Amino acid sequence: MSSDTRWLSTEESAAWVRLIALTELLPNALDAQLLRDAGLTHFEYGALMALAGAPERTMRMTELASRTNATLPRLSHVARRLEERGLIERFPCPTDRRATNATITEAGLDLIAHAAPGHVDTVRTNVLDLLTEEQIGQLYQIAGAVLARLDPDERLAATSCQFSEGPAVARAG
Amino acid sequence: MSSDTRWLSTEESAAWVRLIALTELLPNALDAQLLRDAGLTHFEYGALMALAGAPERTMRMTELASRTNATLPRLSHVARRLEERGLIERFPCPTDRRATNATITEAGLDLIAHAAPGHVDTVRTNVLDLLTEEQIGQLYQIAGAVLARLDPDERLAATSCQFSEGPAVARAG
DNA sequence: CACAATCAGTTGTTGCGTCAACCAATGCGG
DNA sequence: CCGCATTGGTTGACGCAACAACTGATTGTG
Repeated sequence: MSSDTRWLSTEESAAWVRLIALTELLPNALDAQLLRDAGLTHFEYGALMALAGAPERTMRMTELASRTNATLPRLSHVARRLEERGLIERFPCPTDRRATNATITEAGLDLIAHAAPGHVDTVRTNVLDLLTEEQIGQLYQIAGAVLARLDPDERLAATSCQFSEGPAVARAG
Repeated sequence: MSSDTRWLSTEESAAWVRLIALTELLPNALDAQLLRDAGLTHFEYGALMALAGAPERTMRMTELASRTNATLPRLSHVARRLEERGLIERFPCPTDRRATNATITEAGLDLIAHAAPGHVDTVRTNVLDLLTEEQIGQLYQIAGAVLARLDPDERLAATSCQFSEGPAVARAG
């Protein structure tokens, strides 16, 4: 029963409360927009984007799960739903018959190409355009410090959803 | 099909990817620790803390829902479970017979008093202690700017979970 | 005072994520 | 070449959140 807990200072508490509020509200806002405009959850969108940016537009289930911070069962369920909608296809990996490869279909590419502008707009109006250039850099540093502990292997740091050059779609057709 | 979408710059994309990773991983980490050590989700913990800090340790369901960013149905389900565990009690409001008041019980106070140190420790080791004092201030500002849009009424800004002076528990019994 | 509209809260249904169990394939030690 | 642990992936069951529908109380309006 060590009573040596370091309680939070006023400043710490205030920042923490806001961070928690952010983590509650932001995912909701992203899901709401994507679901309304494209029928996709933010997670599904991220998975499709990851596939779209992969070589051959194909990725092993395990790697995709790692990149999207999903458990394998979760990804399996999601992949089944996406496959039923014709947005991805799954087929056994030729070199390792345990493994499964997932590929985004043309319909999937079309969908995210159609969804990307609205999503980027949501990202801008809800977050990025509300911050100064300096604050965006600070956010990068702060989130990086925290992720060094929460995600030491930088699994999520890699692809996730790249917007820099557009949806990475359109070409490669 | 307006092609005037402003795609994200390299810096914006990097910061965004990290923010998303944070919103994915942090709630999970908080839930995991609280669930393991106290059998509470982070949401349940927040709700109990809100009640503990309220006058008379009592709050209207609607207000509690607003403070915790819950829909009323969600809070109703959670409250039923917490009541079954003896952590809160519900009784009709005497002045408005539509309304229901929720009160945290002694058992509930004991539980959060027991859970608070571990939770605060998690908050410190996973976030606050990884940041400089300056960065904590920056985080406060950044989150504030975003919340001004996501939570314009500052519903969550208020109580949520106060740690500044300890769990606000312990006495008033 | 009657009646409509609104508010507070609960309940049932659906969908998604987690966990545990399971099957198939690989690789490794003998 | 035969066990046997490990890896890759799927499936089913359970828990929680969102949504819709519903009850009961209150307010507003004529």
